[in-house]
Amino acid sequence: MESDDLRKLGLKVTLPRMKILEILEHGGKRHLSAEDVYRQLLEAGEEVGLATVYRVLTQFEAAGLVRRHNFDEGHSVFELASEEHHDHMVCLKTGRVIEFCDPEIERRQKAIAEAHGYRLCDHSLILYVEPIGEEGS
Amino acid sequence: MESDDLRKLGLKVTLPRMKILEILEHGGKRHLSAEDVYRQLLEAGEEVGLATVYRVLTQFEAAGLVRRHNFDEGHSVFELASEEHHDHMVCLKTGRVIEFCDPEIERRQKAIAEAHGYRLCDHSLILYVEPIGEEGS
DNA sequence: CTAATTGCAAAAGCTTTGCAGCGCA
DNA sequence: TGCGCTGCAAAGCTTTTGCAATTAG
Repeated sequence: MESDDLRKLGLKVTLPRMKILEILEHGGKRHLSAEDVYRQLLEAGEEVGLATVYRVLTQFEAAGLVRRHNFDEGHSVFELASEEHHDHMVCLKTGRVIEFCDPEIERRQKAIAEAHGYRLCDHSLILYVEPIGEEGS
Repeated sequence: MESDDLRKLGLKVTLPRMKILEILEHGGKRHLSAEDVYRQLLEAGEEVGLATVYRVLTQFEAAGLVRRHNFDEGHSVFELASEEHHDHMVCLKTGRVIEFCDPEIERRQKAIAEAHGYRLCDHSLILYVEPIGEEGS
């Protein structure tokens, strides 16, 4: 039951939070902008303000329930934080997002940070790709 | 002479463009926000509008003279496009930016894109790090 | 001379915030 | 009941755009 998820985070179980969590889980896409979530709420007939969507998503992010990404689109996209870490591949033609994880890359990243005297806290890796066969500009 | 760089790009050699190019080359930091560039222009006593800074940087980017990055800071940073490709490591404590390039990671990225039926057009890899010894929150 | 470029101010996104009222615990 | 949460509207930021004046070639 999702309401437990919220309680465990110290957040009151409110209708907006439940609905937003639902949309993140079963909203059709794994990667949603705040607008996307807001639109789905409206379509579902829910009276939730866009400001609340941002506030809730930000709280979820702070709680580790959600990850925020900045693909080069001018706005953030949010996804439910899954158990396993992964990176993203974005198709420049279709906008399709593919997730992947490469242990070798992960290992190298850690090694590189340490080689420079730092500890790796987080990272962002996004591949911008095109279907094979099409030529760029 | 830098004015040749501009001419080669098909851009008129104007004072704002020359000054901005100069700042990108000798501005103290390799990675500058539009505001950073604008502030340096003001400090140098130049009468250049912020809108012009954005327009010029965007033109330079389109021309391949400059690269735009989106570190998680809420604004873009620009750097002169150097010959060799490289990625970035950002220190969360100090904001320091370190450049690096790892052939193994580059190779894996290309292979991953192709394994999914795509051609790698571009990528963004940013490591967020902390000096060793300090604990995160 | 003429098209490109610039400055200013206004507008356009996306996101955050102030505040009064509502609702969960 | 009380504090947290929400909605609305307004404000904040970065970035873009319209337009008349200016300038490079």
